[in-house]
Amino acid sequence: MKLDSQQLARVAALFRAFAEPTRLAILQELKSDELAVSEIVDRLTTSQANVSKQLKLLHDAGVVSRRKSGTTVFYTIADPMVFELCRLVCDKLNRDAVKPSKIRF
Amino acid sequence: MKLDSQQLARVAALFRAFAEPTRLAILQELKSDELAVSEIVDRLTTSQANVSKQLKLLHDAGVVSRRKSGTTVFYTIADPMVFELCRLVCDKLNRDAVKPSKIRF
DNA sequence: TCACTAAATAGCCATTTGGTTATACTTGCA
DNA sequence: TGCAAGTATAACCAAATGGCTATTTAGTGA
Repeated sequence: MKLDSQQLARVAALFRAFAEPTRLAILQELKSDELAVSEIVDRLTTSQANVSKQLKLLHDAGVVSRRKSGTTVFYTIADPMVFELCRLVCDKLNRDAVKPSKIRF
Repeated sequence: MKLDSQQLARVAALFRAFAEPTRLAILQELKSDELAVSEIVDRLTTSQANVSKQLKLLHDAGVVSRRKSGTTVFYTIADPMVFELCRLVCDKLNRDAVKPSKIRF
């Protein structure tokens, strides 16, 4: 079964959501908790505007969900596949590493 | 367990290898067979130079292996995690799709 | 209505990157 | 040697994108 170019583009787009350190950092913070945008901003070292932008990207990709309460917006990981994906990738990096320094999302 | 920014960068870099349609198309061709560069070029619609470039990228990421025989170079998928990753992503896309049109790598 | 807070968006810039064409490199063979 | 075939690399360009600052939008309460 071969994917056509349009389907490959959709697959690539979903992978791209995970292909930036800042977005991974956001997902890492969301791993344990549902968090407000401002809480994520506090935990990272980038601007509120950038966090909002990356959250929108993750949301458009279906990776996170939003919940609005008053003026604050809470985000959660929308699909547990995120954890499986990151586990697969970390496992591979650990296998490939010369020096054994385990990383795990 | 939290990854520091350097580790997040490595994870992101590996995801990035999968984040482009052309590279996914190459991997899709390699799914069943070991192939020479020229055979991949014949199966896709891009230049030999571009295929070489993307293969180098995939090789640097540890995703494909090379084997040289005379002047021709054969590439294979280096790690079966590729298939698991693509399966997870395709499954999610299928779950999210409004119209049920199953895609599978 | 006004002020305040939280989040999203607009506009901009520097960097990255996928693709191309042209060229170099390497191996096998006449 | 010399030539041809298969890959890889160089140089370049246009498009995409991550990040910033500034501004706008939306909800809350005095």
